[in-house]
Amino acid sequence: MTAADDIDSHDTGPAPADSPAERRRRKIRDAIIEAAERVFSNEGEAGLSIRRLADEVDYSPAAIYKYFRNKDELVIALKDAFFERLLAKIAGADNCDRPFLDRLRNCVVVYVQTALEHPNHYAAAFLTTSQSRPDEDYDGFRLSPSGQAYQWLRGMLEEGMRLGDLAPAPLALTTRSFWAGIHGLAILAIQMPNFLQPFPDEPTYKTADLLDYHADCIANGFVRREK
Amino acid sequence: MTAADDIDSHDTGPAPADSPAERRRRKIRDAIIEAAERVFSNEGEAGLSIRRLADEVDYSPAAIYKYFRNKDELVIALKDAFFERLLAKIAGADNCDRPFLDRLRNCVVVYVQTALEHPNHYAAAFLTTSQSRPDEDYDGFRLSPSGQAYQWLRGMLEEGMRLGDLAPAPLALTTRSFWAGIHGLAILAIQMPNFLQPFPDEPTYKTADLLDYHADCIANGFVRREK
DNA sequence: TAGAATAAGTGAACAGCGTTTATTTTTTGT
DNA sequence: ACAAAAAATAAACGCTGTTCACTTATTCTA
Repeated sequence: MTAADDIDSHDTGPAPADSPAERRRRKIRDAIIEAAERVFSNEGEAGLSIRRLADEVDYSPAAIYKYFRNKDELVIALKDAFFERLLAKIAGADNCDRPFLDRLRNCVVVYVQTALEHPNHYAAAFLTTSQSRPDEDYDGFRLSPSGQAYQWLRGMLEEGMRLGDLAPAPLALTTRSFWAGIHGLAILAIQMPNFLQPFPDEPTYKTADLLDYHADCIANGFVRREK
Repeated sequence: MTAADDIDSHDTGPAPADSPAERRRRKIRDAIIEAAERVFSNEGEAGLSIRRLADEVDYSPAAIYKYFRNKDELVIALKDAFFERLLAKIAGADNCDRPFLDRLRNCVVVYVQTALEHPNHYAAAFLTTSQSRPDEDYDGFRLSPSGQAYQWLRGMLEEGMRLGDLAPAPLALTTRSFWAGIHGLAILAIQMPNFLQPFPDEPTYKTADLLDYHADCIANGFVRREK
């Protein structure tokens, strides 16, 4: 079960535990999400309108509101589902038993790669409207996919310090700074057209080279230096 | 003269070089920009509508279109003007004769600080719609404020390599990676509420501490290490 | 200075948006 | 079969960016 299912299923009245009615309802809800996912992937949030969505699933626009409180909630569902896939992908990429710094670098690359594969999702995940506020709803944040990603990264960096591979520093600072380094490349590549491509007066290079180089530099910045 | 003046003054017919008419026209145009700037600063692009803008400058909505081709062009004007201020601020901060790495770190801090002082401007500057495409219009990009920022950073990093303070590497990669590192913190702090604040289970710290730490780590990642 | 040309400004409309309300249709439970 | 409840809808509200025909004001020329 995805976090999305928890967060946005706003029951209309007391729904029976599991009835044909409820199964049918879920089916329609999933169809809406699937259509939204399709449109969103191709055209982003701008191309995703309630009216169009209703058209694609053969319902009236108003019907959508029986399944989602509003558009924001629907987009959050897409966003959270993606973030969960991202998290799973990174955790999967980290399952090998290589040296810590190799694992760390690999995570950076996988993170950015996944973001680039779903640019609209990734970009939408970081727009202010759809974020929960930690100080007002800290548990909500901690349990959300992005909150879990943060905690996961913090755990990894803590391990690096424990192993002596990373320079000791306050984790609150280190995690934010490291995350910023990763996020920066992903979001810049997504939101700035041709950021990835070399300019006419620059020698060519492969995107993978930039990812590797960036992962190197970031990791380097946090590495413990023996005197 | 700002780049904004060049880019978006779409003359309606052959305007005389400098007549009372043209001066009056510029005045109105500036009033529009000023009102837009005011609304935009406080409420971002979402709060800035043509109708509201027209209301604030006591014109009809259609009148705005005599001065700007469309809303995008107006926002680009705001964006470019901001980016120019940002660039000037960084260049100013770099005018001291301290060691290279100190200067570099200082630039990072000033960059992020300025972004945080004008969050709506900075965030808007990196939305896909308003960016020119380097490969289709490279000169346009190179002369644009963001293009100049890129070239400025590249020049600075090149200097660092020449001085032997930074590890030699392809400038195309280094500049992108470094920029991503800076941009990441700025945009994350802006777009993710309470990213800057420590979470309830984390020890407190000052924002300035995070900026300094981040600048340290980024610079560290590119530093040349003597064996 | 009168009249034509040009620019500035406007009201009304178009097509789209998210969302709500009252109403109708369908399904469920008795 | 009938009443209660849920699902679905048509129509509207208020908002958006933008365009077009039209009027008003200014500028230039004869």
